[in-house]
Amino acid sequence: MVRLSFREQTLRVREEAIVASVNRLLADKGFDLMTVDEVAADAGIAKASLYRHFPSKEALAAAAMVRLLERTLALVEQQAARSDASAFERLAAVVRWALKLQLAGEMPAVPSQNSSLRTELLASRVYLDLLMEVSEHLGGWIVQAQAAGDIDPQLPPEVVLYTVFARACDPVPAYLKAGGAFTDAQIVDWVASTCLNGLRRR
Amino acid sequence: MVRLSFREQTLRVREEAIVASVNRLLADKGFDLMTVDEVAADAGIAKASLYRHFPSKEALAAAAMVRLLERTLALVEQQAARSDASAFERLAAVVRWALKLQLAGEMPAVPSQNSSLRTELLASRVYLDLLMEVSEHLGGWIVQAQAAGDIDPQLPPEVVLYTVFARACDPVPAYLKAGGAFTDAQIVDWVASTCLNGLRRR
DNA sequence: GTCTATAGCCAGATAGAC
DNA sequence: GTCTATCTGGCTATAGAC
Repeated sequence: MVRLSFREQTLRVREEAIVASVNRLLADKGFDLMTVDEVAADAGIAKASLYRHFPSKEALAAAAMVRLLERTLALVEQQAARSDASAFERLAAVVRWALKLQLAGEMPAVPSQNSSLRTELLASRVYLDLLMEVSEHLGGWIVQAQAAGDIDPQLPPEVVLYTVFARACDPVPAYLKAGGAFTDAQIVDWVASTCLNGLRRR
Repeated sequence: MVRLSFREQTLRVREEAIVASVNRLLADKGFDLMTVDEVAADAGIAKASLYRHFPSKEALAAAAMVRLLERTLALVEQQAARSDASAFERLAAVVRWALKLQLAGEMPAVPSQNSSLRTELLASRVYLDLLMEVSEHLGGWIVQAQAAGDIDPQLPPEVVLYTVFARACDPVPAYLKAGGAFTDAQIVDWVASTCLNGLRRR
């Protein structure tokens, strides 16, 4: 760990605060409806200053996505270190974590259709590396779970991987929460189990 | 069935063509990225003329959603008329139909986050009535399938209903199709079965 | 490095001729 | 009812003072 100068540390702190604001706003309104003015207001700095840190709105969103993947990777590595869990249980833990994050309003939502943002993400080395690393961990668990008979071996691992990823942006938890009839824990249980049971061998 | 004047008929035909364009563009780019200019160009009329038929961009999208629900209701009533199918099989048919529609690029995508569009939809009597009618049919089948032991009776019917609805906007089919490694039929089979098996009693 | 003020642009909506 | 041409507002991004 390299010792940073005071100047660099304050820069880091400020940028982390900005990205946290972006994350919150992305979770709340999504990329298209989030305005840079709002980000600046939420972060408590002027818009021009914001543009000194990040060159574009797309870069802001990309930074939030990188932050999300970093958090995801941290959880994945924590699960990988567990000696008492099966591959299927590790996958289940990741799904449940993502659902909790979403219910807590901390899951940034970026439309896969927006091409300028897509371009920015696909051009980001850090983003792609993190995505690859997370995918490889999950992919390994999927193959193991199939070998163990917990996941249907007939399903291509790709299908399982995308299905797991897709729970992160599933609209069902938000709708159930909006209904107000259930607790967050119930929602996580039901959505996670319907997702995971659908992958099991029959 | 009331006989329409020639004038009214041509109006209907034109508006139906407009809504078909909107449907295609919504499926392709989503609400935010769809521009009214594109709709006008695709429908082959000037933008000002478009605004004679529909008062706003939101109204255009709402019309497309009504059209979708009308198509859905037609399929649901067709399934309701089948005497050879269980409630679970009817539900499965609806899910598979929605997935096929999505893969065919005919499933309009509207963000649930966009508040102006949400307001327009919640203010549309026709939309709400259709949504209610479809939901009641599906809800009835869900309860029947639970009584028959095909769907886990522990799951609130609401959870099952939303889970079924959510498959219509699931990103997984599009990603699998983009990968290019699978046929549409395979994708429909896998996504539908992982969804429906997840609802089964264990 | 942060601010105020503004440029530039684009998309939704409208005016007015025909 | 349809068109061309235009208005309007809001958004991203930047200039320039301090």
